[in-house]
Amino acid sequence: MNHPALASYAAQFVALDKKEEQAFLAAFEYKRLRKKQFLVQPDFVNQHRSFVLKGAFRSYIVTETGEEKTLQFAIENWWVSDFNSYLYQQPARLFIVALEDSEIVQIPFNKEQQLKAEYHKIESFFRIMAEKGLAFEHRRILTDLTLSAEERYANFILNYPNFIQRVPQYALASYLGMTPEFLSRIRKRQLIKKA
Amino acid sequence: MNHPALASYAAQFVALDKKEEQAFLAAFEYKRLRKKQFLVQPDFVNQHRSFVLKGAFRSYIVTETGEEKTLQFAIENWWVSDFNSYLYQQPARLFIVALEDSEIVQIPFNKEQQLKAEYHKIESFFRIMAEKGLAFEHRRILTDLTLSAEERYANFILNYPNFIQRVPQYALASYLGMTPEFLSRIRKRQLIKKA
DNA sequence: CGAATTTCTTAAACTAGGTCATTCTTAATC
DNA sequence: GATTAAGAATGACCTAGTTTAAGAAATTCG
Repeated sequence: MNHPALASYAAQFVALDKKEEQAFLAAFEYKRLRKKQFLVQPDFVNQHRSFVLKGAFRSYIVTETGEEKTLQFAIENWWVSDFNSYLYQQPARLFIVALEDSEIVQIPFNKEQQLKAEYHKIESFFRIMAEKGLAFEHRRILTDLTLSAEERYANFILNYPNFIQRVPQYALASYLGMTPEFLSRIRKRQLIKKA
Repeated sequence: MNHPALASYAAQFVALDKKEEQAFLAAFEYKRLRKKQFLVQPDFVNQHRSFVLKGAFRSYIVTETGEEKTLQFAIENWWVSDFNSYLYQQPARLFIVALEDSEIVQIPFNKEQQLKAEYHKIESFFRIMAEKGLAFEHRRILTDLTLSAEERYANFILNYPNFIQRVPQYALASYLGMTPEFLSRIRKRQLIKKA
């Protein structure tokens, strides 16, 4: 029940007093996952919001034709969930899988509702999380609408250099909306440029 | 200072008492815009969050090559803003234009911050808005990653039939991530199918 | 109303990116 | 540490969607 990483993460956004912080941290459960283990699977309701202490995750959907399309990556200090499943407490459509041996803390849906209702500042915290998430996704939609495949890759490297080494290339390709083969071609082009 | 549409909209999500509702509604300023007038323009900070009482809006970015890419449409009971500009109070990158003669109510950034700090339930309201928005954009990213141009169009018609008559086709095309020419071809195909 | 402007349609030529099949490389696993 | 499996690279061919250009409809506005 002591998660300094989460506490200092939250402190960036809201100033909780001792009691509030206590209540907040106590709501989270610690969990380990080994590489390739699933945190969320389709048809099950995503009942927790998870904060990554250590490791990396990928959320993706499997299409009717069997292709995997990546929605999100998460490493230390990021949140992961199938947000539509969590928010509406409906069956998930996504898989969320550990890309490395990982450690998370997760808050159950009901506990989160209680805390938000009881503590104004915890309500603020989750409001801020949602707003930042929304702004982030708006930027993503903008770049997807605006940039070519090659530009989207360059943009990703620029903004998330520390993700590159940790996510498989086929997963990154589908996050960026292209095939792994095409991403491989792009990378080759860029190597040639640099040489 | 009496906006029944906004009041009943908010009541769907939070139960404000008389005082809270008073404070909330009083924070909004009424504004009319004629068709083709701009609500937001690049380089100016988007200083209000706007709720549409009547009419329709489109937010879009203009790329370096001069193409317009549509991020969002908004009709009655929707919110519009350049959310990155509003949230971070940075210069906007988007245009937001009235597609029809319109009426909105808008809350200034600072007023919103005050209200959220003062009233727990108003904080909740904006948290709920952000969460719904985030879930919405996740669904959008999923469909964009997953569906073909034709399927995205069919999906849009299915989910937002009332938008179709009110937004220009070239704007819808760019919202759906395709050229107006291609959208026109898709529509022809679908007419043939029906016949 | 009628001219002017904007939007929509059509069609031919083109290209960014996808598909398929094969080889090479790296990383699990016993 | 050898074996197997999974990921990445490569190349030939293909197609969904773009580009360019021109005409037809629909709106706007004097």
